[in-house]
Amino acid sequence: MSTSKPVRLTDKQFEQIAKALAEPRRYQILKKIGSCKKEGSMGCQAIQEEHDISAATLSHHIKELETAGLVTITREGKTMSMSVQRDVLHAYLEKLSKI
Amino acid sequence: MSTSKPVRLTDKQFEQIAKALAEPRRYQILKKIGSCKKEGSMGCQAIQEEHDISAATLSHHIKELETAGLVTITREGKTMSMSVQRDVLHAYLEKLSKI
DNA sequence: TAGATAATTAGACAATCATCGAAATGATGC
DNA sequence: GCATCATTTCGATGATTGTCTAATTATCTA
Repeated sequence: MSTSKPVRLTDKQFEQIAKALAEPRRYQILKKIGSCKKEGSMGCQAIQEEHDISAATLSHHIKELETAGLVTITREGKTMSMSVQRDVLHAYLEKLSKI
Repeated sequence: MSTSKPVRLTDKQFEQIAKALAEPRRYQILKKIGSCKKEGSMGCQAIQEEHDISAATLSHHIKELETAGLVTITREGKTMSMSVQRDVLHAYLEKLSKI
């Protein structure tokens, strides 16, 4: 489970991650995704109901998290399931801790 | 030397730090400040010369880093010296790693 | 096939923000 | 006092971005 293979972040990805985390709502969404243990049970609705947000905005945020590599999305039929890429997050934290 | 007393970040400060780090130039500036071992030897000019940036913009970025609590500034006469608040940075990383 | 549900895309708008030049502040030295 | 140097503040501008509604795509089910 999550064999910690070394993740290399490009400068571009590093920046994308930082920007993704800088938006409070995106951070909350990421936390929500991360808190959901059962993979596959996490759709957009569950998030949308908690935050007062439109589906379009939510979709936009999720795409940013995906583009940054912080989450992966698997689409099955009508619903999608997301999971946090902790390898990527930790690579980001690792780089920041070097300061 | 930096007795690691526990740093508590408010939600507001957490957000300020995230935003401060999301700007590539600010990250570079922070790294530059952190790389300068000799306290007091680090003025704005040194940074301004490396980055192609106006004094006004640099001043703005530094203020954001200071507001976020990532750096402290001591002004002595004509020049200023800055140092990275690693306690704060690490508190931020710690919180992020909980995801 | 038609209707309902889930998510994305397109387009537009408002707010935020990085940036600069110019003026102001403050400290040093002549 | 006056000139110079370091930094900040002011005001403006252009770019980015978070947000929405409306329309679209895709999937499931009756």
